[in-house]
Amino acid sequence: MTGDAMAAEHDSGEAGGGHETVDGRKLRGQRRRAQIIEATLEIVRRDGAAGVTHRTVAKEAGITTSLTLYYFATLDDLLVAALTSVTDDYTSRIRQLIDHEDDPLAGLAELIAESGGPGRERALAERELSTLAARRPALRPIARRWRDNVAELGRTQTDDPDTIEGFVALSDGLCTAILLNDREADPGHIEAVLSKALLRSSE
Amino acid sequence: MTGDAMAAEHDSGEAGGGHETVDGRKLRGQRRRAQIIEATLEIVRRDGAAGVTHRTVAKEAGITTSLTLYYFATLDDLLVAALTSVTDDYTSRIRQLIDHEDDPLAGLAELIAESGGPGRERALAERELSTLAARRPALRPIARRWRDNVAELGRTQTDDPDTIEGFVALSDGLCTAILLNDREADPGHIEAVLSKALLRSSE
DNA sequence: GAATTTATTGGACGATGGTACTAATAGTTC
DNA sequence: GAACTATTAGTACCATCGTCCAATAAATTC
Repeated sequence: MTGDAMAAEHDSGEAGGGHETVDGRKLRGQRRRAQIIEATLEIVRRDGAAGVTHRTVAKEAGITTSLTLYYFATLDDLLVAALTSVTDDYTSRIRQLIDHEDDPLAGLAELIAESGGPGRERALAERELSTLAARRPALRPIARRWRDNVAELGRTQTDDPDTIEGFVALSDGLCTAILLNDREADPGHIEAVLSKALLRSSE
Repeated sequence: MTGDAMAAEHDSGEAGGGHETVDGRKLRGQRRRAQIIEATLEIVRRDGAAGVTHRTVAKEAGITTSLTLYYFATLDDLLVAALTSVTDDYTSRIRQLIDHEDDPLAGLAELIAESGGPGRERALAERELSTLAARRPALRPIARRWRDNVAELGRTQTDDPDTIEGFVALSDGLCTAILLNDREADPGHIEAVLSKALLRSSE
């Protein structure tokens, strides 16, 4: 078990092995952090946030329990880090849609539709973590980042604030709807509903 | 502590004491169930679903732990019952809007806006329980009932299926947005956003 | 290559959890 | 009031959890 972890730790080539000792050390630490966060997310995906304990995370990562504690003093820190990570991930994808895509709306629709298929567990994890955020004011800004980015994506289509607000809420709500449905979601249909919501701005 | 529970158990007048012995017994059981569910919800409201244990529920209800186990063999049963109860509650309020209100849309907007104020904890509890449902297919129909009723409310305003779908998702998303915001929600504004979403049907 | 810092380990402690078990207490039926 | 069932109460068992601690290994510095 630990063998796998060590292998994973060492196989990704370390760029340069010269005199950047300090950076090298820091990097290792950062990698461990990332590894632990990833293990945490895997558990959230599989069993939900309730399944996250120091022990389960450690087991998932193939390290000892004390080590997770070494990097994240409390379980809370770990969950916060995980929420932040997953949010960063998602927002960067949306950011990419805004900056590098001809039709960001279609891209968003696809992203949303994924919640019904391959991205289901990830979407569940996000929802769970954002629910966590709803209870802790300190976390809300992080959770809101997703919404802010969706809003910015919406702003490429219209300027009306109310429409934008509705657009974000709609995107979020569609995601929830998909999670509560058993069938897969049709990206085309999602896009249709989304763009319909934007039509109002042209009135 | 148990004294309070006993008092609460006995003070609500028991209608008829004649020969309906069996019914009387059943009724008491039902009342206990309801009491335990209510205690559960109180904990979900206050501390989140993670805070629900046989012991905390029993303490909240002022009864012994074994009793909660007597009525709900497993914690899961308890959470399921709580989810069902809270959903029934909410749907019945929406039902009332549809059947007895001149302006159901305004009523819904008010209901949604409550999530930012006095109904915040209740809304949090609902979200938490519905998140639970997303992970258990068996629970999804229960969680979907709210959506079905909102859809029916929407159907009093338009017939377009896509618009209805968007309307439900929007209602849900607005609720989430309010939960992630720190400020209170303005019912009038919510209603405006909602009715804007319905405008499309008249195109 | 010794000293120092950082990373990692294994194990322990006290607290809490789910659940089972048993005895007592109503309440009902005959 | 005896026999029986439904209900309540107390408690005990075992697993797990968060967290701590002392010791070790590895890396880094001088």
